[in-house]
Amino acid sequence: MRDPASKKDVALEDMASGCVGCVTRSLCLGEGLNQQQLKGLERIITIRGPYRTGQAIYRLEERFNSLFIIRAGTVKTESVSQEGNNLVDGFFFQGDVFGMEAIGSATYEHDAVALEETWVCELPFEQFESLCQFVPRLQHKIMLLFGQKMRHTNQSIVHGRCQSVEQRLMGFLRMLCQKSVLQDEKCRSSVQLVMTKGDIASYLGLRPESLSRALRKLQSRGIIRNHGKRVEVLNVSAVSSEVCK
Amino acid sequence: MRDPASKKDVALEDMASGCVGCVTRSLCLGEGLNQQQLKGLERIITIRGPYRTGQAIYRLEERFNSLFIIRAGTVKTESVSQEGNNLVDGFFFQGDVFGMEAIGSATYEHDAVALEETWVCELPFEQFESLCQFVPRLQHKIMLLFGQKMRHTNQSIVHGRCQSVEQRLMGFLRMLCQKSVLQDEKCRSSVQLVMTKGDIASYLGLRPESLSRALRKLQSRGIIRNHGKRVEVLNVSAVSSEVCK
DNA sequence: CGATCAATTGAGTGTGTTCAATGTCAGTGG
DNA sequence: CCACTGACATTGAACACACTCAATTGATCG
Repeated sequence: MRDPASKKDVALEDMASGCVGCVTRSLCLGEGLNQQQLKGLERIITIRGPYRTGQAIYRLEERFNSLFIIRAGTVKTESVSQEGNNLVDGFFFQGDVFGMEAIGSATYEHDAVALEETWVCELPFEQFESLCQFVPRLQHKIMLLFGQKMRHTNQSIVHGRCQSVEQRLMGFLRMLCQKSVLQDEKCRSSVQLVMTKGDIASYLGLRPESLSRALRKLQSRGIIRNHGKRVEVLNVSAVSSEVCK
Repeated sequence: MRDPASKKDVALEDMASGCVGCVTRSLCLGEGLNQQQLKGLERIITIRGPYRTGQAIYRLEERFNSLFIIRAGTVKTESVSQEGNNLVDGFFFQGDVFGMEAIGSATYEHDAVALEETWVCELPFEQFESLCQFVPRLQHKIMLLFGQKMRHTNQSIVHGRCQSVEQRLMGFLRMLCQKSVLQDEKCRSSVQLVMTKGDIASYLGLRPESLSRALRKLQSRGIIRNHGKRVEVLNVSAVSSEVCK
């Protein structure tokens, strides 16, 4: 968090620019739009930040008005289970859209919490819908995004249910590596965990203890190395392969 | 299947009519559209059926072109896990839209299989997108649908992971009852299972044996009665209550 | 430097799985 | 009509894996 070479030292001027000059655009809804269309998008978004670690972008039961897109940083969404435990539903990285679960609902369904210094674009949903009427490409993109999201959920959650803990964990590490690649434009064999192990465990449907043991198992099999907030992936092919075990 | 009073004896003329006179419309994307807008929708849909039990509406890896809406009947979607088992991802009832997971993908992600005599409306997606450009209400409705779907997935799958088998089962029965109410316009305390117990087990992330035992437990607690393909809900309030156990 | 929260480790328990056997039912053909 | 078949459903016993609870270590911060 205080590593001066870290990507987290975001240049403030980068965060101030609109969609047209946005460094994150290739990942975002604006990808593939022409100048004029980008201007339209730029008119309705508001850039918000910096959020500090632990700060909420929105909270459960707040009125739903906007989607959010991550410019820089990381966000988790979490809700409360029947038993009263916190339950992490998702992690969101640069370029990811969050808040979509609230569409059609009066209020947000989760808390959205920054996991590090984070900047987001607020996208008022009603205005966005109107804009989609005039920019077919934008309508198309949001639909693609919905489809993607459903596929991802299905892949990770539904299929995850009939996988072993280690398989699920490897799937998660795979996802983290991909996101790192997208952000850094280079392949990394080491992943910085901005979230706590407890959050990861919750996301994977596990107790923290079980996650800890699973990490140790993968380490003993020579696939990863686990030092605290950093996980080295030693055997990239094992983690990357779709069929594991 | 041959019960003469059954809802499954669908009147053929009902199935032949377009959107304007559709008996299912109140459940469908067309809900709330005016005559002219309905005509637009009607122009692009194709009514397909009857599909017999076990017949596929589409199959994994077939080219994705259309969404489907159920006019009458029931459909399951299933994919194949890494280990090669069939995995039921969803059940769809009258008025439900399926095929959405394939949006943005070249091919379908699942098999969609009829669980009884079934009629569907095929909705070519590209044409649908174009239509949405001219009918804001339709664009809005599909977005609502996406949001709903995500919320439902989150509720049932993510939260399901930290529930006991019995809780998940009760959640499933609750869902079935709601769907029955929608279809029959009356509250029923008895649900006909068109899917096999194996399908239900798969959907709930269980082995058939575990489902069987869970049903027996609920029965021994006086909450349901389990006779083969029919489940009587004796204690509706227990099944309906959000907080159980 | 304690204080606090996160992460790890160990021992014992419990829930769902696995495997194998049995029961039920609908459809088929002698 | 009844025996046979095959798919689905149920039951039991033994097991495995993740959970629970409790103690310890490690990291972070005022």
